[in-house]
Amino acid sequence: MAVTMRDVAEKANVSIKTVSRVVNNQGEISETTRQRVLDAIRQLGYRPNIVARGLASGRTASVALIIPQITDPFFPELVLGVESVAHRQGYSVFLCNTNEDPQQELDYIDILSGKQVDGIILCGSRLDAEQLSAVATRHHVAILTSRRPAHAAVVSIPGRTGLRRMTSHLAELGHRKIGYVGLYWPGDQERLQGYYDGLAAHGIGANDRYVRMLPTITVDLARHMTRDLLHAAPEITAIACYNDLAALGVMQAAASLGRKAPEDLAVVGFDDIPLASLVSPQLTTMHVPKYMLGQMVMDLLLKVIAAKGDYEEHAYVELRMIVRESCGAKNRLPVG
Amino acid sequence: MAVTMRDVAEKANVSIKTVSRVVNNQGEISETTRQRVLDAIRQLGYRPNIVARGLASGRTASVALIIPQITDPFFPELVLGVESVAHRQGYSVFLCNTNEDPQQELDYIDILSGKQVDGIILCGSRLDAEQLSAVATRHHVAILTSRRPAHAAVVSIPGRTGLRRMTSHLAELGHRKIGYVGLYWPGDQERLQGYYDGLAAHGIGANDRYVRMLPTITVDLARHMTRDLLHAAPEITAIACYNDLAALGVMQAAASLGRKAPEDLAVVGFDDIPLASLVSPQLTTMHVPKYMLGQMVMDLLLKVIAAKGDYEEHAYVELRMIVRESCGAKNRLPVG
DNA sequence: TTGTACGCGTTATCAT
DNA sequence: ATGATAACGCGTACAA
Repeated sequence: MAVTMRDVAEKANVSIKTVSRVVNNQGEISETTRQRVLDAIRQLGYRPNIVARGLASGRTASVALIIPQITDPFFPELVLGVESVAHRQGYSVFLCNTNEDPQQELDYIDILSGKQVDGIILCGSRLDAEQLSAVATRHHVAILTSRRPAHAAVVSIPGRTGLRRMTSHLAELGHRKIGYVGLYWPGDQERLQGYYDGLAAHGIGANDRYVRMLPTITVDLARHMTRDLLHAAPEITAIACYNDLAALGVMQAAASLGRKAPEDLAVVGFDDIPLASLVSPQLTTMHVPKYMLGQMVMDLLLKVIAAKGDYEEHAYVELRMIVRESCGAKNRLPVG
Repeated sequence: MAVTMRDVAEKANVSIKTVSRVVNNQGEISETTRQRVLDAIRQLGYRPNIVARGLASGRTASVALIIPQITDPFFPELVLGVESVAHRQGYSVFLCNTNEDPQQELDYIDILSGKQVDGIILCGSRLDAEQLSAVATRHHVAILTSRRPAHAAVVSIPGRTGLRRMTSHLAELGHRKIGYVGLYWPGDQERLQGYYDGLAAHGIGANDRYVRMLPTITVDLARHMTRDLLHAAPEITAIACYNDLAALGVMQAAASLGRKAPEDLAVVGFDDIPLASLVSPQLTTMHVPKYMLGQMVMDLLLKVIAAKGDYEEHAYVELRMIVRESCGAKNRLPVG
């Protein structure tokens, strides 16, 4: 089998405990025995067994990262951010895709707490605030969500502020008939509210006919719904979107109706996924620092772990508007 | 602390072993005691400690998935494929980004074998065939690579065949001056060879001036190099690419030089990443079933684990050409 | 069908 | 500064 501490101890003529001390740099040890142990370790090629350490110490140096879908272009960067700080701190990360299913989410929490992970990160959870709260009391958890679970460590994207700014941008370009293509998600209408805020800030009345809410956001669905929207209300000159994927669908719908963005329809997205700058016209959008977001939640989780679960905080990430082509600002078009 | 088998055993008035038997569905147990134990488990909310089980049994029900970069659009789907079969078989997966650094790769292998993972999946490894071979003898490993490590379980993408077919496609559309934008990767010129194969199959002589090899593939780099290429050899009418990201850069370069794809320059990619059908013109490319690929490597790893490392196989995934817009086939343009 | 006792590799509590 | 020994929670011979 693998070489253990006992083997090292025998080879170095010391006790197991001494080996343990050397491996973990703890306690005072004479330099000579220290070197002797180190030599034995090197010669035998000893590697500590983290599982055994986990059983004895209760710490596994592993965390779980639970996300809805790694194929959603929002998440890869975030995952990378989480992993970077995790790795730097000696943690490994279990990746768990819930497929946007709350039950799978719960299942994963169960399974991984059984594997004694030191902490769990929940991103874009489909659980409601109460469930999240409950999970947070039972486990060491950091959450990325727009909900407001009580007594938890959470970081949020200020979606309401963000969409107010994007909508205002459109209004300031002269648009008055501004539509919205969003996500219908019970218990979270942050971004929709931001859209309304933006309209109100410019004295534009809200019009339900200008709004389409999708059960889930895909480019195809956004395209279909937007075709419908533009048929029902062709007077719309601009559309704000829940995110970039929706914005892409909106632009495709416009193109299919012979309306060119941004001249015939201004479009703004949200998130600034990699695609946003690769499509034509390039998407004006709200940049969400996804990598940093990942770092933030992992940092948060570290605090929760250090405080043995007794840590609360609600942080917000900063947004930055990226004006590209799809909104028409670059051409300063007068809009009727 | 958490509730253990002992607690359950006491509550149910049985021995620990009996509880163990119930939990693992092994051995004959009278239905009455079985129910008694099950009740106790439910009442106490007992969850087996996988770490302890791992120490005792040597199996942790965890595997490591090592990839170069989750932000590379090729990988999210693959990761999902791996996770789907892993999860179905009761395994959790550690995600490890090596940042394309062979040293980090080796480090991760070390760390995770220390965590006693039952197996390791290596994708797009930056290690050479010999190193891979060495890793495979020391650990339970399944590899996705175009290299040919000895005595290992590997699945490959037939890149040479694939690029031959893409290049042939261009030749069959009438192109004779066909360029190639590829990746320079010591020890693997599969796709470049396929490009040459395609030319040869149509009696077209190879011309080094038509080839650009990038040290790493990014859209920006591909754009720059392609501008250079098209300046040096403006007579080129078509370009085959190592992958879709490169193809994107090629199309951008063409556009920036006033050459419209596909009319003024036919372009074909490889991989069929999600972007391929979202950009305009849509990319003609070789579809690589990434989700299935993930399932294949994980299946392979399961075999390796079951065989205790004594398992070799070299599987190939099937490719499918997707003709979209960027190659010009749809318009049947005569090319001079 | 069920139970006893030991081992897995490490940490942690005492001593010395 | 170093060592003996008991946990940690579960699997597994071997018994009964």
